[in-house]
Amino acid sequence: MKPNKNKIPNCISCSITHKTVFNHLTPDELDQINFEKSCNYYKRGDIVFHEGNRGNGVYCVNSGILKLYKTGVDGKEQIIRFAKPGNLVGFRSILSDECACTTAKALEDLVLCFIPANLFVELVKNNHNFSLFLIKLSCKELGESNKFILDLAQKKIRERLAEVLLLLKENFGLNKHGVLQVSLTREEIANIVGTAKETIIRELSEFKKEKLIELAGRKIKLIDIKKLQRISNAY
Amino acid sequence: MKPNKNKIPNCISCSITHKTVFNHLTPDELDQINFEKSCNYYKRGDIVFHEGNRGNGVYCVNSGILKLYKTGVDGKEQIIRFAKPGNLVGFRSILSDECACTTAKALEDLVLCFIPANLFVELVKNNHNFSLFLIKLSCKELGESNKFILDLAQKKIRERLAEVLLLLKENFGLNKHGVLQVSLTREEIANIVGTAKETIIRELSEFKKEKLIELAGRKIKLIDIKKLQRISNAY
DNA sequence: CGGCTCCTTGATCAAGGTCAAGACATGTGG
DNA sequence: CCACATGTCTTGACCTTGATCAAGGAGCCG
Repeated sequence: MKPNKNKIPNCISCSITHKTVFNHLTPDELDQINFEKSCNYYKRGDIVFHEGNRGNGVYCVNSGILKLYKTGVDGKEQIIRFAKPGNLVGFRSILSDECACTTAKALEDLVLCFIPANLFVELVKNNHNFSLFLIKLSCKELGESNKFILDLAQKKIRERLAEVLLLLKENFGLNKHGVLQVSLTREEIANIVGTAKETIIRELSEFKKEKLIELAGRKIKLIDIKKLQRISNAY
Repeated sequence: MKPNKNKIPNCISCSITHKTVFNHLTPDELDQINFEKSCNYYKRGDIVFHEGNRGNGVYCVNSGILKLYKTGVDGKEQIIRFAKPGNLVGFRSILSDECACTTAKALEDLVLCFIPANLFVELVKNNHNFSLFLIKLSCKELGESNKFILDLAQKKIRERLAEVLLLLKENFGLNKHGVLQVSLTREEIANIVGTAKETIIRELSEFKKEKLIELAGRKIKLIDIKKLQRISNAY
């Protein structure tokens, strides 16, 4: 389903189908974005922006999945979150007036809409509902990050992996066979959980042995969700 | 320096001496806060609010230090951040419309001003500068939390401890002898770094042996900051 | 003084990181 | 079609890090 490059998605229909933040704009403001935005196509592996660089706008995911990660001293990635259609990316650094603290890379082929910083900031300044919603959004993300700090500091890898599998389910859903609707390498899973890929491989096959999941290449089928929840210790 | 309970601090002078978020309010709005706020005294160890509870307002630290932590399944604390005079606490849950995700406990004797949720939300809704500043604040905290996720996932305890010592220095400063201006138990330091108290004790005495710090009870004197920075691998 | 809490140290052990080697799948060009 | 290269996955062996348990010491307070 390669998107047609010539067909720029319309923010109005997109904000309805995907429930974007732009739901909170007036029709006039949406028109303005529609007019000023640009729209780009990225292939799997392309980098959208790089940590440490000053962003000059925000991105709204139209199709595909974006991976946001930080890079450690030895070059190892730590995945912070994913963005899927309708999600806004890059606003943190724009609004806090800092450099991007994560790198954004296309996990799949991707269509992104780009909204220049000055327009975005203008909208935030002028539209209360919009800025309130953004506060809500960043406060929510903050809550999630803080939760993950606790997990990393105190939980074992087995628990964290169970939690990550369930999180991926929440985020991307299962297909009719119960298979996670996202394709990650073992190394990427390791970079979410915060461990080595070998450890993930071992733990996954342990889960498989315990009949909690089934594995077929990158396809992960969740069998016993209840038990995964119990293992994850997340409430 | 036990504060006089009868003397309620004035927001105007407080926002000047401490640079609180209320700097961004109009004089009228500040008056309103001054009028509606209440002010309370807490002893070391008192709990201000508990994670999981729905907050009914925000707190502004007037004097003393507040410790914000999350509690793990086995009851172990993970310290998320500290709040010192001028800092605002409890706004995350109010603005994201969630329950408090941390517990707030007095690290020292404390004076807090309490602003009811409805007044606070009203101000956020009506005053652009104020809401913009709050977005900035939460985005900044989000950046810090994400950075700490990377640290926890990838750094060794030695590196994290060095980083935490430097962070405490940034946050609370050194006295004229180079001693950190905050008194934490070994266990509390462990609960920031995300490890066991015994490990912190060993690592601190290792630092001491290497002449990076000096120890006298809870007083920690930073000797070789350059080297601590190098160890911390934080840039 | 006894009873706190906190600090320190040693011994032990398990979790998980690292290294190495091979398997498997995929795509490429000759 | 094969030979080869590349990237991912898997497994085994080994060793480091840091958690845990246990015991004793130091300081403080009623």
